[in-house]
Amino acid sequence: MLIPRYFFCGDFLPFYDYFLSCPHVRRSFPRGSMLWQTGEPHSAIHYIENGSALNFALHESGRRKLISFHGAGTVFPGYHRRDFKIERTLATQALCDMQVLEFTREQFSRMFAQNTALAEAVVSWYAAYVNRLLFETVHQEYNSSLVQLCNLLYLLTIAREPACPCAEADMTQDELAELLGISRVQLTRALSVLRSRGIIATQRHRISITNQAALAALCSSEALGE
Amino acid sequence: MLIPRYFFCGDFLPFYDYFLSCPHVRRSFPRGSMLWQTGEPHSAIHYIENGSALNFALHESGRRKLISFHGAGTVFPGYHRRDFKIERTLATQALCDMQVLEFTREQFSRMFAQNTALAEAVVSWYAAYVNRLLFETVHQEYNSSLVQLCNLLYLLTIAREPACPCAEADMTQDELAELLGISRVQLTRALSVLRSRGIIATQRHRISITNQAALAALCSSEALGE
DNA sequence: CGACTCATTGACGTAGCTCAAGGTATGTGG
DNA sequence: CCACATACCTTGAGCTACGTCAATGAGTCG
Repeated sequence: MLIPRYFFCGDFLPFYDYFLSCPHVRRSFPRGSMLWQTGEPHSAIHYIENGSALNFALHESGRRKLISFHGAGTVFPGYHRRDFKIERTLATQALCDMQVLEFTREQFSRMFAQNTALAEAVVSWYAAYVNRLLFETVHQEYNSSLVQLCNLLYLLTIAREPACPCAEADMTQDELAELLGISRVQLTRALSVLRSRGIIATQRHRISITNQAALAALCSSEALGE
Repeated sequence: MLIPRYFFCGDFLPFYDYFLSCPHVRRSFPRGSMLWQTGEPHSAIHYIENGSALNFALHESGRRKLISFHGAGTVFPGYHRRDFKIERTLATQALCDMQVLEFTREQFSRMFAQNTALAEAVVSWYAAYVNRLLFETVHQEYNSSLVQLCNLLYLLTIAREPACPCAEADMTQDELAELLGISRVQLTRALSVLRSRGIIATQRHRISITNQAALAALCSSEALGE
């Protein structure tokens, strides 16, 4: 049974050759640059050849909410043909140098119509994305920040797909807090609880799990595989 | 520009005749019965001919989270072919007597492959569903319960698609609270603030908006159309 | 070495939760 | 048509998790 993913990669790997055979533009984005700017409607669709990107939203209060990571072999943003207001608050930023194949909506639409397997893959991708969002909306919302953190650490490290890079939690505590939607201070407090119990070790830019079983024991069931 | 929807209906109306021409089973569900039980993987896909259903999740803490409503002319749940653990916590219940066309995943898969316009509609539906979830995850989460309530009332009443039934907010305050993920008590307090400002009137099972402009003024920008 | 970013901890305020008591519609059986 | 039960709604009191503000420490880089 599938559990939520924060890091998407490889979903569209089987279509790489097909993508190359279709009209596209190859582009590269240096680390830190924006693939998709806040305020813009989404129009370009990218197949990521290598590198990875961060997708986040800006709330009018000024807070930043991290949503998902997208790495090699996947497509982002998901193909569709509508114009949602919320998408104007979204942005995608390269976490390292990236190489992508860029398609317009129209180009992607043609591929979608032509290649049924690709259409199925788009739907599968959406289902996984919905699942990640449902996890937060119907599940994490009711958990304490400590349990939220445990679930996140579990999903990002122990349960992560082996193909995905983004080892352990090699992000700043700011980023972890923005991913959970809690304050940096509250995150530090939860981390120090886990540290005092010998479950994790914290270094700068990195959290290592030292006791997987104890971490899993603190997670809520929806985060655990079985 | 599209704003979030809690009530889905009519998305698949153009495919009604097509659906009828494909293998299916016609079923009816009496009010209160379950189209999809908690604990079950989702397998049956329903095109709703008439009536409407409520989709919700049960958290292990015992709390119930309402997610969305699905009425005539739409398909629920969204077609896909994976098995997500979270879906075991979801359930769908008939809000009134319903008549549906039921498809298996395999049957829907064949239609999906055969009918490109249908595949596009599935993707459009997913995009709208993602948008509703993003609204909550990246937006409502940072609002106070009062603003959350204003946004919800606005989206359910003023901004609702004319085609959709589910007029004003004709639900119990329990249900509104479960939709927002706040406590019933907190909801009552927010309602009494709005009542004291002459923005709404509360009756049993129903909330009527008496001052639309004042309500809109309290909403955050993402909930408003323009 | 200074300047930065990142991490930690304490003090304090507050939004929203739980618990609890009561009030008011709606429905049902006698 | 009344008595009673059962939703549903309202309000108060107290608690707590988490947010903000602020000060300090600890790696990292030019």
